[in-house]
Amino acid sequence: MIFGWEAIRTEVLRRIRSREWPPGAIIPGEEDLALEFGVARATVNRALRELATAGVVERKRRAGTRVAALPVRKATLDIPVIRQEIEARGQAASHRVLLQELREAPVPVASKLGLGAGTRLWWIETLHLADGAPFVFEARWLNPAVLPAAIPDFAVISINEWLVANVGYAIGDIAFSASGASDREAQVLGVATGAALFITERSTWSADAAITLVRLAHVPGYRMQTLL
Amino acid sequence: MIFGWEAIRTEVLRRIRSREWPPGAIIPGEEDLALEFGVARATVNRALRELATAGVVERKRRAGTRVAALPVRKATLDIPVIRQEIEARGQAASHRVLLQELREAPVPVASKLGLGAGTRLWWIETLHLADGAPFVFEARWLNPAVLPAAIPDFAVISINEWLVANVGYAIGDIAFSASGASDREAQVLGVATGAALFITERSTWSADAAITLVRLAHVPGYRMQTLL
DNA sequence: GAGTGGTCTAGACCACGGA
DNA sequence: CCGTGGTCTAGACCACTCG
Repeated sequence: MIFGWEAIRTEVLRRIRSREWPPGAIIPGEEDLALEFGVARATVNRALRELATAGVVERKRRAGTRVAALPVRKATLDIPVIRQEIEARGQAASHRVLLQELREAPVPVASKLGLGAGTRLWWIETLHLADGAPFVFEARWLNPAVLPAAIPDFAVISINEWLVANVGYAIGDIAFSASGASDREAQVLGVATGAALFITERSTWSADAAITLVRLAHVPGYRMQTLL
Repeated sequence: MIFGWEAIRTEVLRRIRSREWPPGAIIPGEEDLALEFGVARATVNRALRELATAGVVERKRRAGTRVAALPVRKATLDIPVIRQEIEARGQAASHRVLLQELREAPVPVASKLGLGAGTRLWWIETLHLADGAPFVFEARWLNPAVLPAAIPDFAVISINEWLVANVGYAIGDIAFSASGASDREAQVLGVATGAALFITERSTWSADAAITLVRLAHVPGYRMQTLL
């Protein structure tokens, strides 16, 4: 007898890994497995649903559940607030606002945020430090239209944390890439121009309007890691 | 009346985004919400569990469910087989095996794979092409001990797809970083030495032994993207 | 049309951990 | 201690899609 949906997930995974159920094969239906394992169908369903979310099996009504032939593995990355990320390394987090001014948004930025050309946005450059050493250079466009009346002194509270608390949750997208350090990035991070930097770009939206567009340039050697 | 766990998830998200339930606040218990929405508690549970998985709320027994104050957003990345990734762009996928030989594993590789120093492993370099242009340079260590008797001609079937079909599913980890192109990478990808490359590194394990360690160097401009 | 997974319900017991 | 979420059950209906 097998107890619990996690045990069932593990057992199914074992049969897949042992090639008892090879890639592309159809596995028994929920009813059959429930009978075999001595549990309710809902419990089997929970286990198989988790495996489908992880990309290990594919499920279709009427067609049944099959082991993925060419698995599109799903890796889940944690995207923490920078301060938490630094503190999780056991280092002291701090940040310095290098520049904060209203600027006309360049055409690519305006179009990406769905704003008219020439809209004036906040442009804010922040350097985040770990134990006093440069860690991430943050360059951000921020839409004043979505902000509450007064914005605070970002030297005290980081933009990101203030946004979370005052503008609310939002949808958006995130992209990762590699890019050679610009002169500005090189100067701020203390590396050579052209050095390979890991870049994170996020755009964030509230229900109706664009909130912010941010580019994080990580210091060389930065890795983003997760289990499969 | 609200129907279905997805509708409930959406409604809860709306209340969070509208700051009706601000960051850090405790939201009503499952019993209360089930009553309000006119559904069974299990349905509310399903909705809140999904939001917890996404990092939007934090749930603890006895303490209840609260809106995450500093949200660790979870981004789910699809890690497809390279051929699928290329074909998904509407391009023609092909690959060339540049080098395949048995080599003594260097110490860092052997230790990372948990093998004795001096173990002989396959070293395989493959260039993946999209519409005939370099797309990814794959450099891989492969443990002969875990392979079935004969290995095929990797010029015909890609290593990855063959591994999936013949060695089985496995666990492992994956890491993303940025790195300047080595001379070899630059030559193969047709870029300048030192150009910023997006690097994916995976290690893969079966139940008992290390299978493979692979480094993918993506052509400049490569982006990995997902919704939040 | 019929078989499969997707979801919902009403009830129950349990484990965790804050008060 | 005891309220909350975590899970399980037995049964039901539905939606999708393949044959």
